[in-house]
Amino acid sequence: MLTIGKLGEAAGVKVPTIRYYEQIGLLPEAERSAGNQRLYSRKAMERLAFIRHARDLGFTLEAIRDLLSLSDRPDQSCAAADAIAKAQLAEVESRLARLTALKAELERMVVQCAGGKIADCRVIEVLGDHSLCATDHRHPEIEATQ
Amino acid sequence: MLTIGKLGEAAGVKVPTIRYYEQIGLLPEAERSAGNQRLYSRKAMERLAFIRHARDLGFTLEAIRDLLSLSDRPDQSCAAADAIAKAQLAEVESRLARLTALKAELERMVVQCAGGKIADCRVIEVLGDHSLCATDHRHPEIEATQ
DNA sequence: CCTAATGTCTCTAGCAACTATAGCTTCAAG
DNA sequence: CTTGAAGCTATAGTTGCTAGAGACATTAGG
Repeated sequence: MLTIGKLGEAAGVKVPTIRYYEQIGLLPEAERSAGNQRLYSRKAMERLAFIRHARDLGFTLEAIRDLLSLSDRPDQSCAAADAIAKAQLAEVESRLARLTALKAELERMVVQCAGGKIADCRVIEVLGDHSLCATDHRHPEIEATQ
Repeated sequence: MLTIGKLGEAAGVKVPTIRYYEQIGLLPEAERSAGNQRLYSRKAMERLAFIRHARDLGFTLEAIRDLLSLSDRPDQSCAAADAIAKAQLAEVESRLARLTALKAELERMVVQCAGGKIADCRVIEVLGDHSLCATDHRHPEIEATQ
């Protein structure tokens, strides 16, 4: 049995995050020691590793919750799990496309300003330039900084 | 002079977001009409477009705050603005690299599961598989116990 | 001119997914 | 047996918005 600290170390997850996962029901309530401290089995550790890995892959906690509830019923068809993964892949591909465009624009604006003044600065200029802006008014999801 | 709704429409920013930007000091306090409604000049509109564009490029509000304070003093060297953009570019490149790796892994796990059961599902399998995990946070002594 | 339908106002609370703080208790090493 | 690390709970803060309530302002139609 592992204490929460050891579990966190083993799975690469911070201690408060583990308690948070328990709080939101992603992890079951942990067993407790005589002194009320959480104790974890190897199984709990695997569940946490699964979560952690999925988070690294960009899955939301909601998607992970679905995946976990699926994996708790291994007799069912895996179509649902597949759908979740496919949606995730589509999302990643869209993010990739936007980031690639973005990188091009950033490269365009990063220029060596050997002592130049801001009035002539391309960084400011590009950001203020409306004509370079895709003029549709959709609100693209700006991904959260991880 | 534009009302907040027209401004939002013109800049592609939602009304509550504009008020939020004012609240956190990214936009100056707007002039008010006789009936206490916010009124915006073309200049304010440009500032908002600048913010919106920078947000689209993934800049944080803090970075934008810096860029705006720089652009308010156009006589200074543009080195600082350049540094912000460069940091942003590095961040974008790192995100791109991670997303690309991620996409490969997702593609690996998305397989046609023609009626397969979850017990054999690659999605669950890959997410649970520790050996496929790129970022290894485990400590050697813990790993040895497996 | 009146009314109804929008639009705007402030304020508060909520979202994801944590992270940090305060003030305790428990545990393991020396 | 003592000390310091690690654990506990509870609450509040973070980023960048978004949504709701209830009241006032403005505008278009009749």
